[in-house]
Amino acid sequence: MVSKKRLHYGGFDGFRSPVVPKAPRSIRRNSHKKPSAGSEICAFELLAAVAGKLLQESEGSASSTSSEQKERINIPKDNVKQEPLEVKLKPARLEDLDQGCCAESQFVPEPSNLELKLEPPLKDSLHSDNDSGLEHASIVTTSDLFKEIGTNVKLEVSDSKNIVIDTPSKSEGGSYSHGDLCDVNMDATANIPKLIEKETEKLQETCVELNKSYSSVHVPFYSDPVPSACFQRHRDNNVKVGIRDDDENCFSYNQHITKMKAFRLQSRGGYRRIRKMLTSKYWKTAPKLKDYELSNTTSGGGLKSFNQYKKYMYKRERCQSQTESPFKKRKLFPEHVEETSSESISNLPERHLSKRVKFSIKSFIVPELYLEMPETSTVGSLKRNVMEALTAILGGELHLGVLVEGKKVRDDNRTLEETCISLNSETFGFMLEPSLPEASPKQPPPQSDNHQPSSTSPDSPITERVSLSNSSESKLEMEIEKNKEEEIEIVVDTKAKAIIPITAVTPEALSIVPLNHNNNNNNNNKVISKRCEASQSQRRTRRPFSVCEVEALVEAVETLGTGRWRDVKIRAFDDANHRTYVDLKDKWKTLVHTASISPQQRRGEPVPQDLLDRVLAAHAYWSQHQSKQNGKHQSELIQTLGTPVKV
DNA sequence: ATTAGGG
DNA sequence: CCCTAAT
Repeated sequence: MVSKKRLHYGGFDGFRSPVVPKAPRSIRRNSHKKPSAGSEICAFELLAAVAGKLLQESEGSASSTSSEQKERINIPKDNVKQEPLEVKLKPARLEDLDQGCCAESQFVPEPSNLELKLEPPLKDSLHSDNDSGLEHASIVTTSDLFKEIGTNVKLEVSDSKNIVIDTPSKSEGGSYSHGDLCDVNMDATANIPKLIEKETEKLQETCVELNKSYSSVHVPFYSDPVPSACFQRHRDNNVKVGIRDDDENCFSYNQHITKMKAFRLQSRGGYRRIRKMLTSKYWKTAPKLKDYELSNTTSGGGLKSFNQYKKYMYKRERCQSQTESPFKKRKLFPEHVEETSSESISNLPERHLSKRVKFSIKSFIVPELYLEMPETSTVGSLKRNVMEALTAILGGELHLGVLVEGKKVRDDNRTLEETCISLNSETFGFMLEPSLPEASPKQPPPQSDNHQPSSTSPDSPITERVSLSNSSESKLEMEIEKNKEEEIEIVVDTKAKAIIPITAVTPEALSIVPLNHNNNNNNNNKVISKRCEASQSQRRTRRPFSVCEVEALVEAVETLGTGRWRDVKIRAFDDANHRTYVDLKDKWKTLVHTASISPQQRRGEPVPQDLLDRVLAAHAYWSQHQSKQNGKHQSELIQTLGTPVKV
């Protein structure tokens, strides 16, 4: 059976994209949607300004004799020498996490477990004064930054395992709300972008709230015996704040707030995979902050309002979700599925129910922070710098990643259901990212982070490393809790002629190709059931091509040739976001192979022989005619292949 | 970002 | 499907 569509060879009806000769990519590229870029710098300028402001204010209050002076640091400031003191804050090596299961442990944390705690300042009582030591040091830093928003922040150092930042809750001073920082309610079929958008908004609000009123951020410290072998020596006594880059095992000195390793937001499982993510070069895409001396900031830009920043973040997030497809947004919301469905689907089961998944995120982990400062720096300055780093991070270029089984879910188009973010999903979590989510974490280089046991910084004898550590338990202190409870809603669509079970039909499935004959959409359930397994690995969920898709592909290739997969994609799969041009190319390859083998050897859903014949014909034709060239081929091809159009 | 191929 | 070299 041959579709009437074959009448349209060379025609342009039915397709959004005309057949155009292949043009240089540089030209074609401009004709298509392009993600707007280049806004990262802005955010970091803002961060820099904020951090600078914070520091400035802190310095001011520290050196002044103001009555509200709360710093009780015994270390004379005059004594500050040039020796940099490296302070490394890190929850735990992923190796350790891995090794937690397998006994072999080459990493032995230093006993110097410390806790930096930021908490609401006690209004009346003074804190302990033995600030000179790191143990049980309790220092209150009050920066105008926080005063502006009505919050004093205390940073407390003790010998516990964690660094905790507490700020007074809105009304009840002193305590913080720890249960529902980020509550969102999502439909099970909602897409990842939607989830991310929601979570990000919540998170950003939370970040703002940190400086405003309530929230708590636990920053697990961790002791790292790794000598700074590749840590460059530096002379100035400026405090360096940065984030370790495990890829290079080096600290970026020129970028005080360079890279945020990762915010670990994860439940118990999947450490190995997390590690994979954390160590990937993905992090190298973190925005740079150059030539910005946090410790010498004059704060030219001043302090922009957090609301402004929040707005910016929203905007930014929105932009990202729109870089894909203008239609995507619509498909994100199950409530709107019927819009699409009425267009393309009319013969589907009659139920429209969706499970809803509730999320409750308690808090997030800041996996590691790197600080470097002179040995003689005051504890107060340490606190300030930690605060700076945290402020910068929390207010920074944050993006939310969704983790399932420790693996980042890359395909934003997948529904929660497909991703196994559903009822019993314990292994699902979030992670904060410093950079664009688009930057796909590829194969992470082997963790070259061999914890060199001793010989601390051979090239920098004057540098002493101070390690702050946390226990393995507390690493996960800020895990995400997803409400077990779920509610199941049944949404019945009465408008659409066809009522669609959106739990079974993915947005992608709705948007694929003309869905005329061959009701071969009944494999959706099977597909979905498999998606969960696949989502646990980075590998994309396998989605076999339906016959409809195959036909669309064949038709497109017949007209466009085999060297223009991007055009094929645009022409026939523009709305199928899960089909990349690489996928189409691969599928064609398999089709050609399938067509050349005996039917007995074929597997999967059988492709109609006529389609396979067309595949062979088109393949032969285009391999002979070197595809490319231009569009004059279609008619030629039709003649070559004959015109098996049936009326 | 695309293309082309190997795995 | 993934990964990558080459454009």
